[in-house]
Amino acid sequence: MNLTINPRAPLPIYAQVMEQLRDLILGGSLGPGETLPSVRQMAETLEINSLTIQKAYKGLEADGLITIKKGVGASVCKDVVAPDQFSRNQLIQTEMVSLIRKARTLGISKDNFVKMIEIQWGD
Amino acid sequence: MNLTINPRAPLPIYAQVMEQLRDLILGGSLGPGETLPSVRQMAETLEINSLTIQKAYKGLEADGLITIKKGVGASVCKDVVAPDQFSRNQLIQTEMVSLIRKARTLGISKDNFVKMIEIQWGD
DNA sequence: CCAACTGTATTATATACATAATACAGTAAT
DNA sequence: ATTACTGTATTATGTATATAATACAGTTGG
Repeated sequence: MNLTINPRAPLPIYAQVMEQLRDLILGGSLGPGETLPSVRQMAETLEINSLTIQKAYKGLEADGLITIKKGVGASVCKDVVAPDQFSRNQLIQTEMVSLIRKARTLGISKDNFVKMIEIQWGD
Repeated sequence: MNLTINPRAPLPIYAQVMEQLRDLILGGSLGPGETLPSVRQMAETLEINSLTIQKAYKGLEADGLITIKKGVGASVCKDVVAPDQFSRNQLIQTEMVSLIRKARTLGISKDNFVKMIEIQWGD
């Protein structure tokens, strides 16, 4: 699973969990029907409270990405479909615009910016 | 000045103000000695509480970017120096790495990603 | 059945953030 | 000095987040 949590980030922990699980599902790394770790197990792994995980799972359920059954656990909805390229692009557009705005404010050139991307992307 | 505040963003309002002012200063848009709007005036413009602005100003003062004088106001420190390209790049690297990680998780290709950058950058 | 796992509810505590209404303190121009 | 602007302090309220300790409820395999 390999989630990365930063308790001191501005984004609440439950939202960090939600975002990363959502991206894994929409990116296809977590396929339809795959089961998620139990709230207690996930909480122990990430060293956070189980209620925080539950809040994240509830949010994903409300978004229609996973189903939760008492006594059973949580799993990726069987009817989730991998979004097309356009929809995937939409999911990062807001953050990308924000980052570009910041770069321009700092006086970073487009060429320099793209070069940084190439390097950081690796491969 | 033209700051953009989103009260419902995960980043606290005072931190949003801090970040944008800092980028304007380090990017050279706010030069050494330039005065900032008073806390009350800035608060009215952005439609937020003046104590929130004060918290942002205090933070910038602690970072050595501005000086505050009671009865006078706040202004950009006269000894701030525009950072070189390397240091400016550092200021966006964390966010860039985070965005790239998200894009890869979503299955977005590097070429597609760079094309989005080119389009969003404009000009 | 029952033991061991699931999710869930309850109650309480602590912290960070933002707001409101006042009041106080320092500076500068008239 | 008075006026009008600065920053600052105080006290209070409300909301969101995260944690803790328990207890309850549903499912499944032995």
